[in-house]
Amino acid sequence: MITKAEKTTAFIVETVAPIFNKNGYAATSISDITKATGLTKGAIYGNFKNKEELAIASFKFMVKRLMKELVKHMDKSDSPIGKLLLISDFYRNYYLYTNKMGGCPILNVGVDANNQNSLLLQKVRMIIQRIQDQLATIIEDGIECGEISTEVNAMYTAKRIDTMIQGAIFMAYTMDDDFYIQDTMNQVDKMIHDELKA
Amino acid sequence: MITKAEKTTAFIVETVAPIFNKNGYAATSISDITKATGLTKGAIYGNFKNKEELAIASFKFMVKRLMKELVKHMDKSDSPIGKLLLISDFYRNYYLYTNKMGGCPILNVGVDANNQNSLLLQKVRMIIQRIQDQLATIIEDGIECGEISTEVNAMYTAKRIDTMIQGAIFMAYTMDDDFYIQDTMNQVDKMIHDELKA
DNA sequence: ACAAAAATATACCGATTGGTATATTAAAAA
DNA sequence: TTTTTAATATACCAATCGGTATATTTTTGT
Repeated sequence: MITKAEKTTAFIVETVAPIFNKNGYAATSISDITKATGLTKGAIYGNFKNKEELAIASFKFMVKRLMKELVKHMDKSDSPIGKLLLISDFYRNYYLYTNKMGGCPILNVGVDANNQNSLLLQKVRMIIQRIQDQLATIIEDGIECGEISTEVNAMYTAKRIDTMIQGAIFMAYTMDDDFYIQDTMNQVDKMIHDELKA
Repeated sequence: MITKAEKTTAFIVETVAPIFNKNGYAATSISDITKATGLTKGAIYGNFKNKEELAIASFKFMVKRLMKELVKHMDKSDSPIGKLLLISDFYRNYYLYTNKMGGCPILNVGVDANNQNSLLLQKVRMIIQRIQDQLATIIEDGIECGEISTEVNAMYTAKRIDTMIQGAIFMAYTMDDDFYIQDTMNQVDKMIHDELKA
């Protein structure tokens, strides 16, 4: 059964997540939260222990939505090379897509939480690790089925692709120019064709 | 003649710059500033109009120091290809070097100021633009003197290198792992040798 | 419909926020 | 050395901060 509080909790998180993502932890106040939700402090603190817990829930919510979308997109192909190309394809719409939710949560929280909020930083690291592990697994699958060269180091390649993507996202947002993402995705595709393919 | 205020202004900036860089604008309070400098509000507001102006001065100070170091390093070679390789070489020590000053100011302020502090954001954009312009100029010099292939698009290549570097810095700091920078610089060097050289 | 329980609103807390007016001290000019 | 000016310290401001105790309302099980 869905209790009232569970619905309220979900409502708060999805309302507040873009605000935390856009403004950062310190620059988001409880009054920002009550204003956006139309609720009072009582409702907020009745459903969350404190500001940090709400920020963590917000981050998790954003990432879950993004990852779900990415996985859905990747499922359009069965082959490892196809999946890799679908990942870069996903990020071609990333700027437009994440702009609505206040930017890239991994970039924003990664920088915001550094030397500041250790719990949030921990969560970001886990997410990045998971993304890279999944990427590496796809590459390993590709090697196993003969699509990708046996010379390729799966984990190194996964980290390289992830690093390029994050760089592109940072540049796109800071310079407000989607070109960085489009060009980087072209580079990633080229890398897949020229360096990965067996 | 150096007035007392000018010395104090310089002292405040160099003391406070790492704090702003590490914690971000919103998470740095005036009391953090008075505590770190040992001065009072009177001294701070006597030398700076407000918090924002001090943050901007701090950012400029950090960037100037970094750029000076980079240029000094680049001057060790006269040839464009040599200079490009010295840039990647500079970033090999970047993590160790910038850790002492609270991280990479371009990354930190770029993310922190987005949708938050328009004046700071403007400054970051100018710096990134300048870096890319200088990079492009070196590449153009290389094309002119026959060191670099005429097929190369200077501005695109400059943006690509800059994007890769920023991605590496983000990953290194968020994951607390210098590997990302070392590996990316190897990739940049490979790119210079394989794709740029005439 | 009613009582018990859960969820939300209200009112308040001390601490801290960025910023300013004024008093005091230190430096520079006479 | 004295006067003038520049620079710093002190005391204060209203507003806001995150958080809590309690009152009120709303939902739930009977």
